[in-house]
Amino acid sequence: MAAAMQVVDTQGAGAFSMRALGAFLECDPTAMYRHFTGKNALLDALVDSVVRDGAANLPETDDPRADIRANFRQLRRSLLAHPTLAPLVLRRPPGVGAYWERSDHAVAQLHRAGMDPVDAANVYQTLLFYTLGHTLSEARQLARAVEREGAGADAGPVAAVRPPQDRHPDLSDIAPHLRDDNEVQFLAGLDLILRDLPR
Amino acid sequence: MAAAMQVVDTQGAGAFSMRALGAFLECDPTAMYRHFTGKNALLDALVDSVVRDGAANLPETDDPRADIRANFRQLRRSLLAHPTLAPLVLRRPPGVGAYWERSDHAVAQLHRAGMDPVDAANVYQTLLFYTLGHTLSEARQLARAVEREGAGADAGPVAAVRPPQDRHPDLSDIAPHLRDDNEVQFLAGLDLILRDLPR
DNA sequence: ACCTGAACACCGTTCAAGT
DNA sequence: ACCTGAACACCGTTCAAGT
Repeated sequence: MAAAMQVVDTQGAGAFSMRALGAFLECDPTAMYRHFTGKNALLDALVDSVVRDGAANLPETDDPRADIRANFRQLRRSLLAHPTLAPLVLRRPPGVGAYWERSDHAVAQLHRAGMDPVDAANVYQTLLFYTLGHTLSEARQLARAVEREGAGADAGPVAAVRPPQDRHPDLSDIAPHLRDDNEVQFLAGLDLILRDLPR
Repeated sequence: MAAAMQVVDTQGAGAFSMRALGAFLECDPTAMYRHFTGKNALLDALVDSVVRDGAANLPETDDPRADIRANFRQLRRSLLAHPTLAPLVLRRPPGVGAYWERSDHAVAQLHRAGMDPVDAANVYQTLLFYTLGHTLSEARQLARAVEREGAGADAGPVAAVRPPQDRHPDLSDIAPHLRDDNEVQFLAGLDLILRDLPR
């Protein structure tokens, strides 16, 4: 439901309630129970629509590595478009819903690139969980801005993951190499995992 | 607070409330506000204690790769020990709390193994986010068992991530290579990321 | 067929009052 | 100093009643 997504994006998923949605739609809070079995089903539908978003038209070029990068980059983008909702992807078991539509594409590309099935399975699951971990961590930072200041808070660029310089000398050594740009940082991790992809 | 952790582990984090904790401690639900500023602070303290758990005595052998594996494997184990609480690690910004104590160790080991700072930064953040993504996905499955059947439900081994065989032929090709054992699957991903670690 | 609204059993948090 | 308990402003969900 588009209205529910609008409430989630403007108020934050934490403030989303049947009563808030009822007020937004100017109807009784219990009217939604005719269309969804409850709040959980509604949230599941929202999460599914986010994961499915953009999965239909993933690129199929003659560069498998670029296609795979585009696939997970787009998953990241879809999740970050709704930062307060993003962590709720973990509510759904991974074999359910729109999840697999996306990964089907990635695995096909790994095959096309000449990777054998055992490596493909390993690379695929590593890419997926890396993308989830990275994106959900980033989403929480964006979500805090939304929940503090309401819709579309201009929180500026989100700070990259940074150690406290004072406490951890080893981490501080590498701190300059933790990129400020989360997108660049994210892609660097993808490339690390895809390092051995045959060309 | 140990009592709060006990309530979370037996009832599930979803059923945890100030009132439930008050009932468990046989005191008024509002008494806790003398010790914690609110429910959020209490949950943050619980999450911190989980992330910190076991971080103090990580191994320091002459095999850096094994030490790094042990580090993230132990983080996974600590999170899975409290499956319903695990997803709440995303509540905290990553530069806060016990998070870094663990990673300090990993980065020191990457240095010791002769890795240059740029690669170390990249490998380190990839390992961390992969571990979070993998472990939080797995934790949710365990959590569903706890929340259905109460404490220590013997849900059997958690099913590995599996595509629906009927819908996705490419994924089905590799399905036999998605290991049943989540621990083995997890370690395979770590090794993929650590592939280029100098020996 | 669909919506309403009272009702039930819950929440987190505050605050005046007790000891 | 610490706990209590009433109170406030919320929840999700059910169900008899309306149209």
